[in-house]
Amino acid sequence: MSTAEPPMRADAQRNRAAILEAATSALTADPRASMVDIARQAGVGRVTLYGHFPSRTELVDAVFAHNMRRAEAHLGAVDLTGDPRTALERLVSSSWREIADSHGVLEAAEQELGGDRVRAHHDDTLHRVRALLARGQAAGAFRDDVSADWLTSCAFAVLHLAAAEIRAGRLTEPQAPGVVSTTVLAIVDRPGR
Amino acid sequence: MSTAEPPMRADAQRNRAAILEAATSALTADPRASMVDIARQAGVGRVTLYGHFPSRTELVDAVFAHNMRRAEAHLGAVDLTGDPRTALERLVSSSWREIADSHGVLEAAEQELGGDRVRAHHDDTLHRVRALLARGQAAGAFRDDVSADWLTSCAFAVLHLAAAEIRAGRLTEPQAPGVVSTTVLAIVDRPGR
DNA sequence: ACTAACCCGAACATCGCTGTACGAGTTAGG
DNA sequence: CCTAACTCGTACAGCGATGTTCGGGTTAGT
Repeated sequence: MSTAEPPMRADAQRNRAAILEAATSALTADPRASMVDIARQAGVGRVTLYGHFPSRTELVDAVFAHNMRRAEAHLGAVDLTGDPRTALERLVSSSWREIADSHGVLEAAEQELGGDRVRAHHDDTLHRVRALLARGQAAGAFRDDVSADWLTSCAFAVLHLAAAEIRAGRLTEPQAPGVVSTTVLAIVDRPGR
Repeated sequence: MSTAEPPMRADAQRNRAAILEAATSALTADPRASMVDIARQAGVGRVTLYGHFPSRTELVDAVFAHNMRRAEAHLGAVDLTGDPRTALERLVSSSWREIADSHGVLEAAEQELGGDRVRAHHDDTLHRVRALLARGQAAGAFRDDVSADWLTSCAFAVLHLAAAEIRAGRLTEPQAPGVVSTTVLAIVDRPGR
């Protein structure tokens, strides 16, 4: 069943990587960046671009998947055991920046692939956070009068909000981590006492 | 300096209103709705549409402004005096639905007009909420280790998040108000005790 | 009843983007 | 060194959107 593909030539691999990289940066700057923009920024002909990715949709999909794998690898290294509160704090402080930067690619993916496909790629990362929050609920550290799913969504929303505020100049880079983790903890913390 | 415009004819006024209405609903359904879509939905010729609004940008601007005035009128009727917590609860419960519905128009406006212009239209509503939160901070009811601006942004973000979750089918209409107000209060509440 | 304001469909001119086709040049790798 | 893989620019076809123009038909208001 293996599709028996002959290995890509070295320059082709390099170009493919350059495209992925350039697309990431172009879409980050402007989620509606066109194929022309991306090709130019990758230092590659438009035709070559289409040679690697037959349509814009497939390009965006590949870029998004690529970035999610990278984030996944980074996030996977964070220790989530022990006290749920401090674990959550570790997670937030070591990932907020990366998630914030991914905003442009995420938006492009939502436009081009639709929310469901995005959700599918997001799944692993989402589950990791959700599991931590659910564990905190079970341990009595986090509030359980709302669902773990809702808490998860809120946490991500706060991260993205912080990113937007920084882009708009209403929040500075240095103060962001503090504000974000304060807010996230406020959301998940059990109220009584 | 008055531009001395002769009053519009009655049918022109009706059409203008119909366009504003149709555009609101079209953009709510799909923020990228085209002029053709909007004209059709308004039961009006494309040319007539351009007669009233010379460009898509001006249309979106007018629609957005129109909706903000409507929301403003509604929001302005809410009593924000007394205990800040219950005042905030009143505000949230009487406005969350309206704000949630405005999502499509808001997104269209952001695409077409840019964040700054959007901000300008938003200003009054934003300030009303911000004033309440600042008052709560001064009274010692709300946390003041983060800025009132940040709290304001968070509150709106939670409302929009809830709307998105409903659209995605991960939250039901009936449970939304409770979850939203719980979360907003959790964010603004003073932590100590 | 008359006139100016308004509406309408159809056609036209651009623009930007996507995707494909061709032909010739360059490079990796055995 | 030789071939297959890869790249490049250019050109073309198609789509969908935005605005504009024109000429004839309706309708409001005095």
